[in-house]
Amino acid sequence: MDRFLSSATNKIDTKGRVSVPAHFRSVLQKRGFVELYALRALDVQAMDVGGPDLLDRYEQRIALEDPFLQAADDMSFFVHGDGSFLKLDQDGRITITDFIREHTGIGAEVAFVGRGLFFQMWEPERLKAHAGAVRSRLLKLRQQASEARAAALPES
Amino acid sequence: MDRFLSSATNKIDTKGRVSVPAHFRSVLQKRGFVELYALRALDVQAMDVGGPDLLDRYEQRIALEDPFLQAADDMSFFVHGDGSFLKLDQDGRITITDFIREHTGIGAEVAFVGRGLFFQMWEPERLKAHAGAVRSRLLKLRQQASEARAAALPES
DNA sequence: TATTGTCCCATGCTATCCCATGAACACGTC
DNA sequence: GACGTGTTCATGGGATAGCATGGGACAATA
Repeated sequence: MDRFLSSATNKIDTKGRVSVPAHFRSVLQKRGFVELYALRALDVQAMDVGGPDLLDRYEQRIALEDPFLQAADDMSFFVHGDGSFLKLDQDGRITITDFIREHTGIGAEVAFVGRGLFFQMWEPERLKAHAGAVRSRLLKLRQQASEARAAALPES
Repeated sequence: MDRFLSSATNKIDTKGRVSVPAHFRSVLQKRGFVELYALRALDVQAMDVGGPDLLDRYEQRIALEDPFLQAADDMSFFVHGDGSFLKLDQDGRITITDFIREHTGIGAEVAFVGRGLFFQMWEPERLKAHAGAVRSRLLKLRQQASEARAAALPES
């Protein structure tokens, strides 16, 4: 399978290195990514990590904004300014830079989360909080959908 | 028969492995699945397990959303971050990872429940509690229906 | 000279392969 | 009907390969 799936939490060692989960590495290889880009996620405290296509995706997003408005400029500044390359060493580890720590709050451990075409790196506790919020939003969505269907029916 | 039907509880061995019920395995084989896709269910503490087609269905659903809105992001976070592939070993067993234990509370045994096109894995006690809740909900529904019918009739 | 980043190797844990055991069950023969 | 035989299946365990992690050595940098 060639999608980033599942999640795992790995430790950062004394030198600031952390192993990228083996499954993610095999996806990277399968997709032919040599260079890894780490970008700040726009609305959460996490890093989005992926290949060159991730940059394209971000640029598409930014292009949606009116180029005369400040938002587009801010986004570009935010994303490109604090983006970075990550190099995998021979053992499949990356070094967590201060850039990454600042934006994510990552300290001793990194939580990796598959997102299909890319993956994310989180501070584990923040990930847990975010996951809870996502679940409650999705549950609400589901309830709204079933209520809408019930209302559409002539009668219960 | 190519549907997941009935339920069974199997033991997890000292290495964290558990046999997938033979009947389920034959369904999987009939459908040509080598890998399993397991998702931490949204509203219950169980894993929904099916073939990779389950993931495909979710991804098609996500594709309907505007990729830059929160809904799409939430859905992807859930489907990819809370999903994982499981491999059947040669003896038809899977290993219960912490990823699964965390969400389900599974400890020493796994209760498998057929759900037609997919099946679920539960912690046995929780399954029992859930089954009880489902039954009483259904009973209430039925009572309400018959009361409504009685009220609609002119009366005896 | 200190520091930082690679490379390389060691270690222990975990997942996987392969084989063994024993229980439940079906089938056929006496 | 009773008994043996074979099959299927859940379960256990030894051996091994893969993986996360720790640390030494060395080069590049400042």
